[in-house]
Amino acid sequence: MASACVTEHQSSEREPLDAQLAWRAADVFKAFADPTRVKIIALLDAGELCVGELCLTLGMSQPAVSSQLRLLRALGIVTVRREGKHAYYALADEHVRNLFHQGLAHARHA
Amino acid sequence: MASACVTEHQSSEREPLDAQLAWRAADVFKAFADPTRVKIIALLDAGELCVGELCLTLGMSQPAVSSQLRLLRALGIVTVRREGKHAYYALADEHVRNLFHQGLAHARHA
DNA sequence: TAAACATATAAGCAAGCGCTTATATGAAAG
DNA sequence: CTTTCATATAAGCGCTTGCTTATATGTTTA
Repeated sequence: MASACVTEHQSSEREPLDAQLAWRAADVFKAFADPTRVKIIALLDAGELCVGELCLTLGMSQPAVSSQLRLLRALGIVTVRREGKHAYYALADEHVRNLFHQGLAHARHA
Repeated sequence: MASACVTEHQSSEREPLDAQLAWRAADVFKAFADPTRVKIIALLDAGELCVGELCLTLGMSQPAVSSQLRLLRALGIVTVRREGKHAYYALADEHVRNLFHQGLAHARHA
């Protein structure tokens, strides 16, 4: 495996991040790491919407939107509220909202 | 494409996020969306390191680390400082650092 | 009950990603 | 110049991902 630069440095001065934590952090960011999901989150940022409204606004098929919502739900980014035939999705909490805004701001400048 | 829920809602009350911005935002988050890159960023969060030190600490091959660094560099997450035979990598700015910390905090709690 | 509607899920496929092995570049030491 | 060392890049492969088409679930209306 690793073979470079071995001689010069004493053994690991820094500890790598706990593997499980690294996975969880990566999963959180992965939720925002797709343009479709970014658009969905941006729309929900203005308030809850049902699946059909998301499909119309995004111009995307219902299964495509539904499966992204399923993923966002599994990662705790959005919540569902079912009312009759409709399922209304919303951002889960302020933490999610802040993280999204911060990433979006970075994208705007760069 | 979209066919659901059409009758009930008037035409697009909300505008979808600009496509190019959505892509750029997704790319920013994509930089943090892999456990290896999360570990690299966490190590660089404590100060600059050269490639060999990263390989040793992570226990990963040099090409694997190098290509992740290449990606992070392309996305503006890290910077390089070359000194002799070594290449020292560091986080690009405070904005990046804050975004990372916020995502990590969310991962810790959840 | 049957029909219509909103949403969820399944199967399949093309594209992207992260690693590996092998090789190239480029600087320092001999 | 030649060798050695640190890093970069290339090619290839297995795995994941995001869409599509087709179907299932569940709720409302007739």
